[in-house]
Amino acid sequence: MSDRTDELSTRSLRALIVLEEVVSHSTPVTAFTIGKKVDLPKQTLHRILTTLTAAGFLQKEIDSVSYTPGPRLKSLSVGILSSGTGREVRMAILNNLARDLGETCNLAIPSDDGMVYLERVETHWPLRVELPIGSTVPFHCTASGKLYLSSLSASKVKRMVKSLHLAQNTPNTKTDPQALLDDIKRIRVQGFAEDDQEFIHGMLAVAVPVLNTEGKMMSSLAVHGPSARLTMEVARGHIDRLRQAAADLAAVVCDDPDDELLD
Amino acid sequence: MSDRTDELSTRSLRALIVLEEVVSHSTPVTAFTIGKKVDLPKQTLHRILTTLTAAGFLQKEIDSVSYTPGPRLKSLSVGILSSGTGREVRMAILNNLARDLGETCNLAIPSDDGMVYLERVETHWPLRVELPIGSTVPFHCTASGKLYLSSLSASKVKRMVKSLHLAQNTPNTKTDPQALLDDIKRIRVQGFAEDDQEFIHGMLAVAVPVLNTEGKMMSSLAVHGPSARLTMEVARGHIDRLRQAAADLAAVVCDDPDDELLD
DNA sequence: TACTAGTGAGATTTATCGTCCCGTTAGAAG
DNA sequence: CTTCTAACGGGACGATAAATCTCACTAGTA
Repeated sequence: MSDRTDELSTRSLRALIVLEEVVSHSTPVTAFTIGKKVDLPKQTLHRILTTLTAAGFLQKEIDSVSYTPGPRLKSLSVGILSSGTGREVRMAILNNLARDLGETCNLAIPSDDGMVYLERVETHWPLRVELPIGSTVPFHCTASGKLYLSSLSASKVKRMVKSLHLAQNTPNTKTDPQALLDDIKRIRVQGFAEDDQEFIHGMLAVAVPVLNTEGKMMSSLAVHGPSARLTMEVARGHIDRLRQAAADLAAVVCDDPDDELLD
Repeated sequence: MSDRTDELSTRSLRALIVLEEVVSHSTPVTAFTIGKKVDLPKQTLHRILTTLTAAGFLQKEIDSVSYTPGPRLKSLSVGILSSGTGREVRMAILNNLARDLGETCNLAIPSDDGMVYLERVETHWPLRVELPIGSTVPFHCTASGKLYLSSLSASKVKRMVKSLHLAQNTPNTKTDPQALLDDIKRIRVQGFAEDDQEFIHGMLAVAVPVLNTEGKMMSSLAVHGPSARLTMEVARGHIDRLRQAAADLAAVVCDDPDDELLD
């Protein structure tokens, strides 16, 4: 294995190392913080940061001194996760799950305007909801969205709920901020989210988080179906199976693929 | 924006460009395929590929000629997608603000050359100004820029104004240093900045500061619109709402990521 | 045999490192 | 409260060393 210092002396890799360092913090980082970790001359580090920022791989934060992943890095990572060998494995897990549960399953990640579907496996039922990959659904009235909200800090979730437009999609939609907050609090405690016809009339869903090794939520895994054949009680019964699939997904994504051969 | 060839001449970015190219294909790619897209000498490309492979960012496929994302790149992308940086929260606040005010709102931070747009929410009006995220606008003739100038110390402001090139963008642009200084002084007193068609003829704006916990200005939050439907008087009426959103933004940015549970 | 993909060795270009300097900030003394 | 000093973070300039480009070669294949 190459040493860390070895890699730092390879020019082509420095930008990558810096990116890794930025990404490894889940909060915006300052140049100084990175400098404490990567042992590069500060000028070099600073130039790399500005270069990466100018190219759109990084983005200056609102305080104008710290950095976060930029749009280009995000699209890159989406490309990584949706390409290559990992995708088949993920799809296999999802397919397996959907076959077991007999309903549509999906994997969603947060974006600016709502949750966006990353993967999706349809059932063969004639009656199903058409929300293709790439669709964006609201935060406040979907299982995935509420699950994401529940992963935020208390102050953030409060501001978020205050700022969201709580459109009344169905009679069940929670348009009262306090009711939504209560729901989110419950979700945080129980570890999964429910959507009982809050987004689309006649459709209900449950969602569980996919957690990375540090326990942060990477994405949400959900199953949904029409109320005609799926009751909330049955859906809750799927939670364990969902959690298992979520753990599988987390393992697949986080693991080094070259860990050990087949037993 | 930097050109593609521009980026290729920047050494630090070449590895990133190559990675982007590799992941843009959803199947394993050979060196030759990449070479057709990125216009690098074969030797250079090959060295970059082997370096990236040795470092674990890429890995060779079974056929030993094509490449796929390696374990390190995967964990990087996981980190990016799971780092909920709170950008969603910021966007929600901005969206909410823009919806309330009915005009385009933006968040800008100072840089060396001017104010750079960090976030931006457009209205659905057909008539609007096109200034995408990442655009840089001058200090001396924009609400955000003048607001930033007003946050500096007196000596700095003087030096800054002296060294700025006060280009006359419109008839309203203040090109006299003393007039600009007077304006800045007024801004400092009243706590918000106005731009009455000083940057673009027919566009006016008001901006308020986003302050951190120490009271220092981190960024500026502004609303702008065409004079055809937005008068300065109406814009001034938006100040309170802007201040409220600015407070929300400040709170979101400054709060600790460590969760305290919902009360 | 000819053609394509990958490889090796020097001259050159380029980024980088060390040093210095400036602006800012924290602390203390007046 | 002001002002001084010291220390720190952050930016500019020449020597250096790395990476790159050109050219020519090898190997595999049709």
